This record gives sequence, C-alpha cells and structure tokens, in this order.
Amino acid sequence: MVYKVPESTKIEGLEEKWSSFWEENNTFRFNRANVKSRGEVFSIDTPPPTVSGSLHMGHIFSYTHTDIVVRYQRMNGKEIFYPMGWDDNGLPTERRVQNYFGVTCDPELAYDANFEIPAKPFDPPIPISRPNFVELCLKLTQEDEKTFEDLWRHLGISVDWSMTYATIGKDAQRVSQLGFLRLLESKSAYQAFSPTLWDVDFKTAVAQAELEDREVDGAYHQIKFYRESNLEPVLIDTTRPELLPACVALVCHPSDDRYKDLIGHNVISPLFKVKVPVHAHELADPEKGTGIAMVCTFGDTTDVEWWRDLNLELRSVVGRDGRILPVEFGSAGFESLDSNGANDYFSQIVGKKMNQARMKIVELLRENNHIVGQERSIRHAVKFFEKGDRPLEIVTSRQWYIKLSDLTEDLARLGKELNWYPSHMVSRYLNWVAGLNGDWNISRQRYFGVPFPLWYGIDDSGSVDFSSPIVPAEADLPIDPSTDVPKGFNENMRGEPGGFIGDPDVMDTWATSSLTPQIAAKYESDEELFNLVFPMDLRPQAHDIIRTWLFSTVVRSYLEHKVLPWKNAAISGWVLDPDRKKMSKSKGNVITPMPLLEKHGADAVRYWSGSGRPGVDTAIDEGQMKVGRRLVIKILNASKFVLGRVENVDLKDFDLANDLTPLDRSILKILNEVIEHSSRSFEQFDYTKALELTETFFWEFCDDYLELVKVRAYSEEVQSKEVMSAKYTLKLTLDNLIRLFAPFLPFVTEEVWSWWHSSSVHLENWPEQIADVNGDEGIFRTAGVVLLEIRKKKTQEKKSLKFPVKSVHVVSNSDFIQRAKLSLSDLQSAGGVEEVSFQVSEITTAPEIHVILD
RNA sequence: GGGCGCUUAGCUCAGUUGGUUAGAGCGCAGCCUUCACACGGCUGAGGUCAGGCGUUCGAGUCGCCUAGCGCCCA
Repeated sequence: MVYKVPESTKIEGLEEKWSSFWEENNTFRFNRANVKSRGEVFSIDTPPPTVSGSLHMGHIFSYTHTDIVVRYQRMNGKEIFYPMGWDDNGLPTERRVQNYFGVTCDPELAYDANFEIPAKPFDPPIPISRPNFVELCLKLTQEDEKTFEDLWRHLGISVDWSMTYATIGKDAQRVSQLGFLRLLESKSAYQAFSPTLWDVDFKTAVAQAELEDREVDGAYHQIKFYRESNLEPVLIDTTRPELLPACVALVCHPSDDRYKDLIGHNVISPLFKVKVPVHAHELADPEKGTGIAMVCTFGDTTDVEWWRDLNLELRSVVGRDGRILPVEFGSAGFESLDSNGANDYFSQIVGKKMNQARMKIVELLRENNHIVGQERSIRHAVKFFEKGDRPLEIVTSRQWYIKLSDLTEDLARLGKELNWYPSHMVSRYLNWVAGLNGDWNISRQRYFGVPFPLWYGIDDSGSVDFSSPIVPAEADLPIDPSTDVPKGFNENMRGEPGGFIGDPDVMDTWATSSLTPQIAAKYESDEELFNLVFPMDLRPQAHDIIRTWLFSTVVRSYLEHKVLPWKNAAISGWVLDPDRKKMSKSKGNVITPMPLLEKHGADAVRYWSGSGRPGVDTAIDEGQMKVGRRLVIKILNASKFVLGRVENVDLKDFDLANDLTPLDRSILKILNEVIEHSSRSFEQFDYTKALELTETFFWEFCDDYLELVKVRAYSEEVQSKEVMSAKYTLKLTLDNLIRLFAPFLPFVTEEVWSWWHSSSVHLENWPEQIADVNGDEGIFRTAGVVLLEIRKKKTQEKKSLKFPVKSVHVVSNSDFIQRAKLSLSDLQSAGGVEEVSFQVSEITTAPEIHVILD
C-alpha cells in the first residue's frame, strides 16, 4: 500500500479517532467462532466498578494494568473474553438516588404509575413506593454507566462493549437467585433467628466483611451491683450503662481470685433489681476496668459470645431504629425484685436514642447512689459499618446465612493454589480466612437489590411459617417475591391467613458480586460460552477488596463448582495523591481522571499507569505523564522519519545472513533480546519491566542508531547493499517497536501503524525473535561510546552537533577497536568526522577517545 | 497484640541465581534552533544503598536485631 505519512505530526485527537475506529470495526469483539478450545481463550473477570461512586485515578490505574496485559494476550494469539460490568446494586445507589431526587423508599406504599421525575430534588424528601424507587435507581445508574463507558473508551480500554452486564441486571438476578437456591438445596445456606450486627441508620444487617473498627471517645462508668446474699456492692466498669436493663450476667476470668467466691452466685442489678448470675469465662479481661464485666444482650460481639457459650437469657432493649424498645418488667424474661420501680425507671428511657438513654441512666444511677466516682474518658475501638456514621448495634432478627465455618481449610488451600501477583498478597487472603468468626450473613433489609427467591406460607391463624420456604422453579428465575406469586397461590392470597408472603429482604451486594464470573459467562444459559471461558484466566483488582470481593468469589465458585474461579489474581496498588497521601473525599485531595486525560492525553496517562508495578501503591505523577507524552511525540516523529525513507523496501526480499552490515545486525540482536525479555516479563504480569525494556531500546534506537545510519538511509542508491541494509533494518525495527509499544500506548501505535497498514496493530502478532540475525551487540554499543565522546566534545566546546570534527583518535583494547572499525563509516558520517585513527593498547581499561574539532 | 510490605541520588523508582567503578527517569545546571522531532535534542553534576551485628574470598542483594513508614487482621 501507499504510505500515508503526514507532513506534520500531531498528538491531539487520537483518542476520538481510534476509539471510534475500534468500535466501528468491532476490533475487540469476542468471537467464539475463532476458538476451538478453552486454551485459545484469555478471559478476564474484572470487579465491576460501583457506578454510583465517582471514577477516580485508582480505576484508571488498575484498569490500564489489566488492559495492557489483555492487549498483549490478544496480540499473542488469544481470543479475548473481556466483558465490563457495572456494580449498580445496593446501598451506594440507594443513597445517591435519595439525594439526587429527594425521595425516600416506603415499602408500604403502592406503585404510582404517574410518578414524574422532579426537575430538582424534592425538599423535604418525599416517600415513594419500592417499585418507583427501583425505577429511579435504574434510571440513574444508566446515566452513570454512560459516563463510565465514555471514560473507559477515552482511556482505550479494550473491552468488548457488546458484553456489558450490570449487577442488578436480569442475568445477574437470575444467577444470584439460582446460586442461592443451589446453596439452599445443599444446605450451605440456612436461616437463623440470631444476634446480628445492625446499622441503625441504614436499618440493615451488616456482614463481617463490611465492618470497620474506628477509634472513638467513650467513658467508663463504675456501677454497683449487689450480692444477692448480703447486698455487698460488686463494682463493674461499663461504657454502655444504658444497656443495664438488658443485663443478663456478670463475667470474670476463671483465674481471677478477686471474684472466685462470686462465681455461681447471683447479683442484683441496680435500679431494675434484676437477678443475674455471675459466670467465669476466658474472654473476661482481668486488666480491663474492675475485671468483672456486665453482659448485656447485646452491647458488642463479645456479649454475643458470652451469651452463646454460657446459655444466657435474652433481654432485648435495642430497636432496629437504635432507640430503646418498650419492655415490661415483671413479664417473662424481665423478672424483677421490684417491677414497679423497674418500670418507673425504664419509662424514663424508653424510646430514647442510645446517647440520651445513657445520660438518663447515669443520672438515675447517680441520684440513687449506684455509681462510684466520676466517669473516666477513654478512646476505644468500636465496630462500624464501613459506610455508616454511628456505631453498630446488635439486634436479634431472622437472617439468611451462607455457611463458612466448615470451609476454612478448603478456602485456605484454594488461596494457595491461586497465582498471586505479587505473590505476597496471598497472606492477606490467608489472614482473613484464618480470622473468620462466623457465617456469612447475606440478608439485607433494603430495597434496591436482588430479592430472595422465596415465599413463606401463612397458616390459618395468620402466623408466618418461616421454617419451610416455598421456592420457585429454576426455569422461572429471576423472580420478585413481592410481585410474583408462588405456584398454587394467587395474588389475593398475599398476606392473608392460609396464603403466603414474599421474603421481604434483598441479598447482600456481595452475594451477587461474588458471582461475576458466572454472570459474565452466562452460567446455565449459554453452556458453550461458559465452558470456553470459565474458570477465568485473570482476576485483576486492588488489594483493599481481597477480603470482600476476591474472597467471596472464591467461596461461591467453590460451593458451586468446587474449583477456583480464576487461575491468576493480579493485585494492583492504590493511587496516592502527589504527596503520597491516601486520597479521600474528606481530605479533599481526590484527583479526577478526565482533566488529566485531556491535559496529557490517554497514552501519556497510561504510560504513568504502566510504570506502577502490581501491588505497589503509586503516587499520581504528572511528571511521568509528561514523559509519556514526550515518548508519544517521539514515536510519531521517529516513525515519520523511518517511514519517509523505506516505502519501497520489501522486507521479504532480504537475505539477513548476507545483506546486512555488522552494525545493522548488531541493533537487530539487541531488538531480539528486548523481544525475548519483554515477552517473558509479560508472562509474569510484569508489564512494567516490558515497558521499561522497550522504552530504553527505543531511545537508543533514536539517539544512536538513527543518527548512525541517517546518511545511508537518505541515500537513494537502491543498488547499494549498505543503503538497503540500513533501510531494511530501520523498517524492521520500527515494525517491531510499534508492536512492542502497542499494549501500553494503543492510540499512537495505531496511528503510526495506519500510516503503512490498513489493519489494526492490536490484532497483529506479538513480535517474535528475528531469525538468522547473528549479530554482535557490542558493535552498536561500541559505536555508541565513540559517538558519546564526539557529542561530549562538541557540547563542551559549545558547538552545535553538526560542527565538523577534524579527527578522532581511539586508544583501547583490540576487541573495542575491531568493533569500532566495523561501524567506521557510519561513525564518521554521524559525527561529521574527517579522520579516525586507532591505537591498540591492551593495558588500557577504559577506552580513551580523543576528539579534535576543526 | 498478630501478619504483610517498604526504607537505594533532591523526587519517583529499577537493581536477576550474592561478583568489577550501584542504574534510569524527573528535577537541576550547562549547551545546541539539527535537513524525524523546540509538544524537541545533547552533555553533565548528584548516592556511607535506614542503622547495627553476622554468614562469605566478596553483601544493596542472604540471616538476625533495631528504628521509622504504610497496609491488613484482632
């Protein structure tokens, strides 16, 4: 074809030009017709980004790493299965919808078909029905997805946009519900009425993986209990005096002599006069407070352990809204030695929020002389929902769980079987698995999520029978139990005696997100596809979601398929702000990607990303982006030069062994090494090394090789072996360099490639070593050393680089001189050297090169 | 408290299985408008490899200890 080398090169506009070219030509479509076996596919399971959040540089960073590897694998002959998912399921979306439209969800309301989206948010917020609310969620997430997709296209992420999925989409619902029914069948899922960590603002249960310890201010209050036998006071320290009415026992350490005589006896609580037993338990810390603690149902997770281990009574006083529940002292479970007094005190805190109840109880204790001394301020770790603002409470409720307790050994083994990049990340996973302290609660009392595909029968007396759920047929999935009706019932039996109700809860987002390999691969709806791509080759993600996303995906894959969901996990680090601080909204140091992409160009931003090794936290560095941009410009210009002189050179016409000069063979030898090392690095997911090797070689190629052969390359003497050798080498080297750079800099490489090809460089073969080169790399290196001395002399003399050189005298060992002689004419023309002389000296360690200017 | 990682030039980072004089880029300084490239190029200065002890003919690299930083878990 006729070369289309532009008169002047320009860097702007490459993103728009080539991203639409790729879209129009379906360049990155997964085509199963090209594939005969699983081995010919490279499949990627990326954790879908949360669309209701904003895109940050961490996304750019991590997704670029993946894309670099993907583009290498594609050129290396693999058919690429690279779908993009959107995580639009769950709380972040609900919260965003509430703020964006000024609405709240009230599940009691009926659907309003005429509901109109407000031009600006309702103020104050108005309640709407659950179906209306879900509609708004879907609408907003679609807009968000568009923004995300635009950014990915701008960045040149080579996903197949025809395979996009959403974690709230029909397929995701089907797979999540199917997965759940299978777990139910295998008894890996069970429901229980038990203490649950509860966020009082979101009004939902929270799982272990969503917890976060935060240091908060608290205060110890020293309260008097009284021995049943002689009413002697027993002092306990507590940070939660408001839970006094929920106290069910006191505990001390079995070896704590101070309280030995109390164990097995009762004490009486102040104010409420409830008789509670004293027990010994290993978890009581003799160093903490007075060494004897009050157990309440429930103040924290230790209370839950004590309650279980010691078979204590249940006295719940904490409501799901975080307020004190009404209870009746004197009734079953709340027996008191003075019911009237207890109810009188309790009436003063009922309905109050925890903080207010605490102040009131302290006041009452103090008035009645049940408190010792002043409160002592402390800072202590308290459990929070990672997205929440108030400490978690523990309430007792019906929840669905996935059993993990008997899986820990298998999960640890699977973790070790996975190839981790970098390898030390496995310890994060093993650490988490070893620390698991319960089963996985997958119920959430929320609205926007995948519903449990279950109904419960209602008996004739009107009470719900949770013990034998009614399940739909797998073929009917997905279903919504709040609108769909189980077989054998009709809609007007909903909520009626003898009828049914749907499970009101939705699944934890992780219960869906843990199935992304199955969702993307269309498990049980496209068996052929699933078998071609699962288990996936690569899971790329950041290290902060090992315990959540990676872990839960391994769990689900093991429970459903008994295998790992992927072969490799590439863990990227975090992006830090330019001062190496973690970026966060509260610090106000978040840097958004689009302005940087527009300022430096996508290739330049990718260049910066590509310099971040797997697992290493990396600071945003605009300097690196500038370097990337300079590299892009250099590629354009060097390509323009090379292609301007080699149009009529046919690479096929050449006999490498006989037609090439020693210098030309030398640079090709070095190119071969770059190809070999770069490929090997890519196989280890060490794209950074591959980039560095290619970049270094490219600069050598430009600075030294192009200069050395310029005169030969300009010649039009097509009969001259030397001239044709230079042109051949230039063309071949450029051809390989562009392909070596393609995974990193998809836009500029495609641009340059288009100057002399009609196809996409991204579908070309990854470079292979050039055969029959037989080069001595020392020849090029030697020429480089001499050239450096010539340039140095000119620089020192403040002369331009084209200033002529009268003579160069080289004193060195015979090896060096022999090599220098083999590129003599190139050296002379590149340096403008009139005369070169050599002197062999085997005692000289470093070569002496004397340059005399005119 | 347990675990993982990091500490190399002013900054950001490479440094293979231990092996001459420890590398790169940025920044800095100086120079060059050169016929691919000023959205450039060339040249240069700059390091007690966190500290200590040990193994070794030889340690940035291996082992132990100490300090500091970051993260994960409890």
